[in-house]
Amino acid sequence: MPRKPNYDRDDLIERARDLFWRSGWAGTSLKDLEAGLQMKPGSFYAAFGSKDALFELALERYALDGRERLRRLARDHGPLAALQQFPALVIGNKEAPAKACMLSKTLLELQAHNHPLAETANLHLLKMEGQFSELFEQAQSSGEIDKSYDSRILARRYQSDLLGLRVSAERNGVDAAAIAAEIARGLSALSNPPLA
Amino acid sequence: MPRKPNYDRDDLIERARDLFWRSGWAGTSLKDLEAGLQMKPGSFYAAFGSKDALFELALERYALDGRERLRRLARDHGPLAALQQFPALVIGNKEAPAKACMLSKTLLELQAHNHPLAETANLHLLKMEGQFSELFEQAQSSGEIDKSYDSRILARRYQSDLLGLRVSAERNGVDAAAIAAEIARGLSALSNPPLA
DNA sequence: TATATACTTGAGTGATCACTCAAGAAACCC
DNA sequence: GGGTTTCTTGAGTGATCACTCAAGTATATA
Repeated sequence: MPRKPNYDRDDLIERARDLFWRSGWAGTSLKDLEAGLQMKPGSFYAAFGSKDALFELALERYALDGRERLRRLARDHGPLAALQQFPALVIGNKEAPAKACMLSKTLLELQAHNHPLAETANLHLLKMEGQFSELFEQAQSSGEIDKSYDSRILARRYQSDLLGLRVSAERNGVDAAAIAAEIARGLSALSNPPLA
Repeated sequence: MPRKPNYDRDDLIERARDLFWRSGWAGTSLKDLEAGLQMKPGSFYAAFGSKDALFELALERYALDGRERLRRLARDHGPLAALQQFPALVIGNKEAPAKACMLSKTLLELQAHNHPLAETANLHLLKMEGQFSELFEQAQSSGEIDKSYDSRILARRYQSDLLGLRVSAERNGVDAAAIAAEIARGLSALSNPPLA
């Protein structure tokens, strides 16, 4: 009986993610979405309910993709190499609508207004941090990283540096690839126990 | 002949800086500014011309204050100690309207639209980076940091890590003070020449 | 005190915001 | 092909956006 929608929902979410990632929450108007998704307001609201609801789907999609990219990197090159290559990979992606992390952009934009999407972004960041921690732990098990480190502390610092790198990569005139290389080199030093 | 304005312009800019710093460019409406500065639209536009013009003044004020705080820290404790204490100082300021750097928030929000204020923020970040570089250089001259490092590279990395720290400090459930301490500890290792 | 010169007021501007909904079109089952 | 159901259309909603301006008010000099 029913009529099928003539769009691919996943594809729409992906396009919305790119728009939101690039321009942010307030910076992406419904006109932008209508143009980017080729949808009239009626269809849009029938499909997603609200701008915020779509933004949440976009965030989820963004976070999922990030974790999947890291997971594949670890599978193909091992945990330490994955952590070392991930920063350069992330800022080197030419197709990405922005260099900075969408989760951090969302957090910085919406945190002050206590917008629920800020906490959603924070939760996705937490998941990512957990994945980093797992990889650090695996690298310790395999002997690539000294066991006297706390993997959660390493992950916390790694994520912070990664967020900084991605902010820096958004700037003009900053050699972000060089910073990424330094982060990778720093991880190599973890094969030895801490100096202090 | 003329009538004096019944406000302190510097005080208004400071209050505007806090509003913009906290809520961002799009997130701060003219109603917010009217309420925060206790000005009617007419006075506001007579005094500042536009929202963007005031934002630029606020950015300038923000950057000036940051450089002044670092300068004082260096004067009182020396270049290396200043660089070590600065991260903790910045995220520990309870009165600040946000933990994250206003320059990076502006950059992330407006860069995608090629808004002139994004480039203004980038220029202020460059100045700050230059100040970091000078302090690293002074620390090398005084022997606190090994002379085989390039002060500009150290500054670039330091600023990137600092930006990351300040994004992390904006999050709930992240011990940013611990990250700041790690950054400070990392600088201590620079008294020795690089490992590789 | 008179007058000139700002500054202050606040209702009002058109534009854009996210969003709605009634009507028409398309795809499914029988 | 008829009937049902969903999707699509696009003009239109009130709210809010940054901003304007004519009128009123306060302060300076003469």
